[in-house]
Amino acid sequence: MTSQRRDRPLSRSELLDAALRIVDSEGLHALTMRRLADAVDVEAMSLYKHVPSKDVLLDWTVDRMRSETRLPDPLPEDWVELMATLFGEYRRVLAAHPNMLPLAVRRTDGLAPAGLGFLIDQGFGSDDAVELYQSLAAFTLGYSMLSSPFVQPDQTELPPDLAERAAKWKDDTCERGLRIIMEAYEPRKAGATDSAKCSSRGP
Amino acid sequence: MTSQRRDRPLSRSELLDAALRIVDSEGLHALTMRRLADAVDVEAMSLYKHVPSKDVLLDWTVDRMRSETRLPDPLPEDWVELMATLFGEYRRVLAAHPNMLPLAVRRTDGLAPAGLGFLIDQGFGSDDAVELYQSLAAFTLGYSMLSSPFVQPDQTELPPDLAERAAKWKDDTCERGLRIIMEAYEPRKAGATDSAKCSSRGP
DNA sequence: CTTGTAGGGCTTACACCGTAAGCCCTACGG
DNA sequence: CCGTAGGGCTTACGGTGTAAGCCCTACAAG
Repeated sequence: MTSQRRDRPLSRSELLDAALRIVDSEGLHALTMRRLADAVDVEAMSLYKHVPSKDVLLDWTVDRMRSETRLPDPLPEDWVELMATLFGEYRRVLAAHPNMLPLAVRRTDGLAPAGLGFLIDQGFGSDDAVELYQSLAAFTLGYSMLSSPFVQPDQTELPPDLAERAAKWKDDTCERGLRIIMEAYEPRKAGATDSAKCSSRGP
Repeated sequence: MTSQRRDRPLSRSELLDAALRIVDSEGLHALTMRRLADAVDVEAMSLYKHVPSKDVLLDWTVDRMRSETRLPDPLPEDWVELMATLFGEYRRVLAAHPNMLPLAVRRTDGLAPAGLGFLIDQGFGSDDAVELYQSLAAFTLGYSMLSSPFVQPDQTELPPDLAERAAKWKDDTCERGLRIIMEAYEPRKAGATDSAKCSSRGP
C-alpha cells in the first residue's frame, strides 16, 4: 500500500495555475500530463479525476490566461479609446504568455461580445461594425503572433541594420495600427461629420 | 530477407508533396512519420535518410507550400498595388492550405525582403518602411488565422444574425484593411503630396 | 572482372505520450 | 455501522519520434 501524496485534494484552479506556469516557463511542449501531475504532486492518471482530456485541459488553461484581463473601471467613453483599451489589453495578456499563443489562437471567445456590441451601440451599422471589429482583431492577433518569440525572424538577406529594426515589434506601432483602422471607419459611424473623409471605401 | 518496396529512390520533393497532401486532406495531427512513410511506400525509419528530423520536415513542408506563391510577371508599378498583390498572394496561399497555418506562422521567411526593400526604394524612410511592413504583415497573418477553420468562432451570446455575419471573413475586407493602412502611410513617403493627410501620426 | 564504398532501403528497440480500466483508502451521511 | 462517492493509485496499451545498426544494390577504381 502506498500513501496518497497530497493531503488536501487538488483544486481545479491549482491545476490550471500549474499548467500555465509550466507553459510559461518551459514552453508548450513541456506540458504533458505526467509533467503536470508531478508539478501538483500527484500521479498522471489522477489528473483525469479533474479534467476529461488533455485537449480540454488546454482550453481551460487558455481561459485561465484570458482571466488575467483587467479593464479600467470607468471604461473610456470615447469609442476609439475604448477599443484601443480593449484590444491593447488583449495584446498585453497574449504578450504576457507568449508560449500560449498557439493555443490562445484557437479560442477567441469573449472578445466579440465586448467589442462588437459596443460598436453597434455607437452608431455603426452591423456590417460596418463586424468589418471593423474583424480588422481590429486580425491586426491585434497578427501583431501579437509576429512579435512573439516563437516566430523565428526572417533569416533571408537583408541589410543588417534593417533586419535589426524589423525584428523589433513596438507596442506603439501596434496601437497606431489600430487607430489608423478606426480612423478610417469613423466616418461610417452614424452622426459622424464627414469633413475628415479618409475611408478608402466607395460611397 | 525482404525486398525493397520502392523501385526508384525517394526524392525530396516527392516526400514533401506527400506531406503537404496529408496535412491538407487529413489535418496536421495526421502527419506522422509512419503515416507519411506509408504514403510514399517506405518504412518510417527510411524517411530519416532524407530528412534529419520531423521538425525540419515540417519546416520544409512550409517552404513547399510557400513555393506555390505566384506573382504576376510585370509586377504592378504603383507601390500600393504591388503590396496589395504581394500580401494578397500570401493570404491566398495560406488560405489554400488552412491546416498548415499553425506551422506557416513559425516561419515567415521571404516576405520581408520582397516587400521591405521595395518600400524603401519607393522613398519611405527605413523606420516608416519597417513599421508599415510589419503592420501589413500582421494584418494579413491575423486575418488569415481568424478566418481559418481551426479557430473556433466565439460561442458566447451574440444576436444570431450578428454572429452569422461575424463568422464570415470576406477577402475584400482583408484587402480593404491593407489599403486603409497603406493610405495612412502614403503621406510619409518622400515626394508625397500632403494634400491627403490622413496618418494618425504626429509630425 | 573484382572489389570498395556509399546511398537508400529495412528491422529492432527505447523512452515518452495520452488515456482506458480498475483497485483502494478515507470521509461522511444515513 | 455501514454504503457510497471522491480522489488518490497502479498497470497496461497503442501510438509517437528516433537511435542504432544490418543488408542489398549500383557504380567507380583498380
